[in-house]
Amino acid sequence: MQYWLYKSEPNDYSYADLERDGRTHWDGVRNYQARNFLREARVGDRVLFYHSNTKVIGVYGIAEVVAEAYPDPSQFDPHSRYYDAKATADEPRWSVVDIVPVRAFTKPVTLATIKADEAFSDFQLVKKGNRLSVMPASAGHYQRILELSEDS
DNA sequence: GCCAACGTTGGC
DNA sequence: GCCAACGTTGGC
Repeated sequence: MQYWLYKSEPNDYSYADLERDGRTHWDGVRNYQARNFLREARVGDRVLFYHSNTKVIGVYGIAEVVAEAYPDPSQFDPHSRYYDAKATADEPRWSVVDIVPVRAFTKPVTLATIKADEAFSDFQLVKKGNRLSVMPASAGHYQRILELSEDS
């Protein structure tokens, strides 16, 4: 099993939205490196669901991959904010995966907590200048996030 | 192929 | 709201 961290601005799509929907396709990724990570996801992989650009930044819950990469429908939709005129059905540029909620944290594991914990010193999330919206996490990172989510 | 200009991300 | 970091675009 692999582990990932997916970023979302909660104004756009929050963990609560995922729980409400029950399932979603992770669309709108428009960065090649992030897309390539999406394509590596396999059914059963676990996802740390991260809220960025908000008051309390951090991991709000766990999700699970239930469908592997397929073409992002929004790239073909001229009315979508994610429309890409250079993408065609024959040669799609962008991918989505489907995820479902697993567990919401009662309290988020904040970015400040993550930065202060040595277990994450090699985590891409805390590297300087990191802007990736989809990135791999190690099993150790994942376990440590779960532990921290249980502290109250 | 280089690189300046520009747009976006995302923490603070 | 600011701004550093960084990816993309497009002229040459």
